[in-house]
Amino acid sequence: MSRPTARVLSGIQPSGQLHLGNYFGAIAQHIALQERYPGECFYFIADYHALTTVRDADALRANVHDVAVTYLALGLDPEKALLFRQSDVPEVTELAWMLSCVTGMGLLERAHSYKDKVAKGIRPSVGLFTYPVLMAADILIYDATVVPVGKDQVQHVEMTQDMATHFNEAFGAPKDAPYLHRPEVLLSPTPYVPGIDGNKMSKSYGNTIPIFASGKSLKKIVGRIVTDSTPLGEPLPADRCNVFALLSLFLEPSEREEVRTWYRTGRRNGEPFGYGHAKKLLVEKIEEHFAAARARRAELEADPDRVEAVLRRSAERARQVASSTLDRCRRACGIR
RNA sequence: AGGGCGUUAGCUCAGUUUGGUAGAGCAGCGGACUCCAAAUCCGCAGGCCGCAGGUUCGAGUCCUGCACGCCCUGCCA
Repeated sequence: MSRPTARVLSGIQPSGQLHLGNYFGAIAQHIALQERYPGECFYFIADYHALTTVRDADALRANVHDVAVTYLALGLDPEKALLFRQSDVPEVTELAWMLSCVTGMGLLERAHSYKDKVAKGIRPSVGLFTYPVLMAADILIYDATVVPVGKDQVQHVEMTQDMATHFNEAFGAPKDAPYLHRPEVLLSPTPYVPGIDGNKMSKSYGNTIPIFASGKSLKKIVGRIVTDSTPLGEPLPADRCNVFALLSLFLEPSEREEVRTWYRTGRRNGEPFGYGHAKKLLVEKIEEHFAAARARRAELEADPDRVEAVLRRSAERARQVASSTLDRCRRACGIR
């Protein structure tokens, strides 16, 4: 069996309200890729993975639904990309077990994200420790060739490559017909998205700007973005400004240079230009950028069955691919 | 597996000796100030006191069981 067709695979954690960091770091990429690999983008909502942290059944269900709504509102086209619940393809857990049996403890003990969490004082469950195995199963079960990830996830994809090879070698796959195919990393061009406190925007820092924040609540959040204490009318350091960094994400290069000029001179059209004005502009840009998506989101919220139907239809196709891979692996190791 | 210690607000902990209206700091939220923030000031909110029984007029506090965590010892290899 030759290398399968190009196929993109990525997962999204349903661990809370999606924010601008998620959008620019992953979601926008995912949606763009559906044009480059139409029909071959597999995106799953990682509810099994979420169990490593979430302890609230209703919240998990709500978050999964919210991720689906958000993706569809932002332009995910179910004709070009699959969007399904990880747990709707339970075959993946069986493959994860098989992989765990060909994976050394040392490989997992070396995982950065695991070590970081333990160092931060998180008490690890077995599930947290074996997280990369489930992730490998997620990728390998769909014969994915392209895995778009940020820098922090590269190691996990490399571990996936290792596990694929270990499995193939352990069960004597012919060189030209591996049971599992080594995926490639597609390093996403992740721009730096600062949170309102200046650290990287992340749910765990509590410094996020939700994608669909708007009106008064958005003004409040943007208002709280940390700035330095440059007095009004004096030059502002654009390159060290969180507001400018966020603003840049929404601006064309030419617009960005214009704003940079306002920062450099501390003036706009002869009037003093300060952080307050920059924040007002940011609010406008955010509202404008997501206006259409916000409207679609409202429609989808009113029609949960439609969202559910997309998830189910996607899962059906994903499951076909998954059972075929699983069947191959079962035979390979003697389970069938 | 046995023993010791621990479990109280989002976080760090006090309150257990002597049973009597659950507290502090930090974080959070609101307001003042500021072009906006920060800092500062004012204010607010925050809790099945791990779970389940028991004693008592009354249990965060005493007794029993259980769960989870850390440490020591043992067992297995």
